[in-house]
Amino acid sequence: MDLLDNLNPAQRAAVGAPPGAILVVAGPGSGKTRVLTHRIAYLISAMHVSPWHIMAVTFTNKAAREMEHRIEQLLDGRPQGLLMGTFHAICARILRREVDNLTHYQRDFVIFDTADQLQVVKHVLAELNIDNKKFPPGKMLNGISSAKNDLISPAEYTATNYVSEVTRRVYERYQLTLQANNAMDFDDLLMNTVLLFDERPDVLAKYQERYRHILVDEFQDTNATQYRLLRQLAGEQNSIFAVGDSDQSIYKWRGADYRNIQNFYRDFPQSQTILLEQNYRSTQVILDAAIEVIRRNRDHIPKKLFTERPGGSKIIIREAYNESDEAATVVNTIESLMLQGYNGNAFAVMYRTNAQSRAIEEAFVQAGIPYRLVGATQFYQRREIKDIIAYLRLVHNPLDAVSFNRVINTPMRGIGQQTQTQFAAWAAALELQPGEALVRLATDPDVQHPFNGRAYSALYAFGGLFAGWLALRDRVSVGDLLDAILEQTNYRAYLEDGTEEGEERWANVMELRSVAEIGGDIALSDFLEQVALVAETDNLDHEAQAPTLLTLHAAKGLEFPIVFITGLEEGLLPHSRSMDSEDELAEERRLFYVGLTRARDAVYLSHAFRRTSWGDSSVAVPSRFLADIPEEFIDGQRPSARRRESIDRASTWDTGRKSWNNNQARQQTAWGDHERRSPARPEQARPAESRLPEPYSRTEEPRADRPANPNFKTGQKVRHGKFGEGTVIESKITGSDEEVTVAFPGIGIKRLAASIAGLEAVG
DNA sequence: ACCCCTGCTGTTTTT
DNA sequence: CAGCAGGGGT
Repeated sequence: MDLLDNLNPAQRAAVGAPPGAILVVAGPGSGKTRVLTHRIAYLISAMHVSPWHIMAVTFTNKAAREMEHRIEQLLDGRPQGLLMGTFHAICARILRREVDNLTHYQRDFVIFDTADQLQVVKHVLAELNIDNKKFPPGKMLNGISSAKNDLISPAEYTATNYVSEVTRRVYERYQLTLQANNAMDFDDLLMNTVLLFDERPDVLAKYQERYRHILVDEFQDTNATQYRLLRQLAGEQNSIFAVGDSDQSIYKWRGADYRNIQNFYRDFPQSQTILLEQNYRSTQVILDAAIEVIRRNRDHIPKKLFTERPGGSKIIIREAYNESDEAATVVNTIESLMLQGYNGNAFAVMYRTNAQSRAIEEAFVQAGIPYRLVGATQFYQRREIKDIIAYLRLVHNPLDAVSFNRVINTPMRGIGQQTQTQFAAWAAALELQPGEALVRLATDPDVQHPFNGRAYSALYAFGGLFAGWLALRDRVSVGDLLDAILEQTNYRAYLEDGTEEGEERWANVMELRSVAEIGGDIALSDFLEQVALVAETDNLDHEAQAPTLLTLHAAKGLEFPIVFITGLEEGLLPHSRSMDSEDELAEERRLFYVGLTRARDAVYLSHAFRRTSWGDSSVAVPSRFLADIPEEFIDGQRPSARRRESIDRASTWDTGRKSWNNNQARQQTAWGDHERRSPARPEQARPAESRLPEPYSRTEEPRADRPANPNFKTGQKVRHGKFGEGTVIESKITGSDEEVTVAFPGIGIKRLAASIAGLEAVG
């Protein structure tokens, strides 16, 4: 077995290390996924550990799938019994199995997402008579979440001021409400697992016995609860293999604490540390620039990162006039690099906040280049999708009052606010959750109730439907259950109001249905769990030939030949909310570091002279992080030197360049073509950077004629070379091209430019 | 019971 | 410039 052959000495030391506590400090691009997968394969094939005894925790579901796939290749087959997934997914599975040992939960508990949590908090605030203006639900939720991340129960929560005293009360009630709903939020999945293990050493022993080898990816982003869980599972006997890099810790706001790396030394004194310092990804220039940035952080521990890719093109920094100019410049540059032969998927455009994606998207649409957007309006957050999931969840778990409230009068069936309030009071008097009470009303002829003719018949009718679905639940597939619900609620008629938006919404529902269908015989509980725990980055496939737009956070763990980081301005990166604390500032710098180190060949940094944030536009100051990059790694002038010039030019810029609809945007500058050009066709753009490495093979597709009317219609079935068959959700003419939004079952919603995507109609 | 209008608010990152 | 809560009108 030559599992150790293709590794460098440090990697080999990690992969072949004897069992025990091992901490791998892995710099960016140092092959940590390689080390993890080889370690698992090595355990199985060389050390004869049964896959059954291995648990591997990853940061995203996608990382888990990828690793599983690579291990399969290494071992020539799928290891049976290997547990791999995110902390959340693994905990959900454990809790599902141990549900009989949980004090406050019963089988079929559901997972509440952020929107559901907000509903609960609002409800609690109302119950407690707390002004939701003075105590915004979101803030309360943050307080609750950080308590849970630190494993602090409501009883242990100590209030130091009035706000935290209110938080404590809300937390207490919130937790009781979740339990009454038989629901857990994301944090509960972790916390309840830890609490279960604390209370039930026998249960913990079972898992310790089973999972003798624990591997953790992205260890620097574990929070206190997760770390505690790892320690519990590791116990005195088991092996723990943690891989992380404190310089890439960017989830402090979510409770992550990279000091867990120090805790690891403390709690596992026998541990062995292995440093992975060779970078296989970036050029020397990029790596050096990144090191210069990160070493400015006070608590940064210097590493000796090196690469065998000397030189490389310098980092290009450009100032744009405003965000649309910036976006157009990015897109222009991508366009000319594509003409040089780069594939679309070589590019990533990164930004600090999701809101920034909009200007960039518009520039892509304008240029007729398809792109992939990570995050933003998530499919599962759409109203209609949440409605349908609420129906399914309520049928799965009739105790779920949040879902109940969502569907009780959706579509409208004459159960108004008045009736709902009355109903809630009645259910409370019976000590039933609303779903239970409704079933009682519809099935128990002797039950006492206060409802009169009109309200009663509406409630009775809906209760009848609901009872029917409950009876159906265990007998039919998720898809069939969904169909029954859709049909009996007339949901389609409710959505289709004749507008395009209505059509789109129905198409989304059909897309959800196809997700259920693809799962085959998937159980309702598994379906709901899957839907609750998916992350947007999970669906990122590198096959699509399009640039990727994503936040710096979402970029973690990924790599691209060419990386654009936009909005390098004070207040954005570093973000304004982080500027008055050194800790948070350090995290912003790490975020920038993560972005830089995603790049293989080239980095483009940009900032705007003016930026429009909600409402009006104001002059932006270039980010302090730009000054961290030494002159020798930069192509062009540093922002401070160009400051004067840009102010001089502001008066020229300020005329007639604001509109997106005229063709101005496409005539604006690309990088490497620094001065403004007179109107020219984009094809004439000069190559952005002549020192770029060898381009990839050219795969330019001929563009179709610009359509005057859409060739595609909502609801139409189409086929795409990479994504397969899908349903058109929307199609519209934008500027020079037709923009088609298509739902591909199992892949997701893609927005495509018809001329480039090569869509064909099916059927 | 439902619709529409207004005026207010709050805007980081996500499993 | 959202998205939403609350109020007033139908």
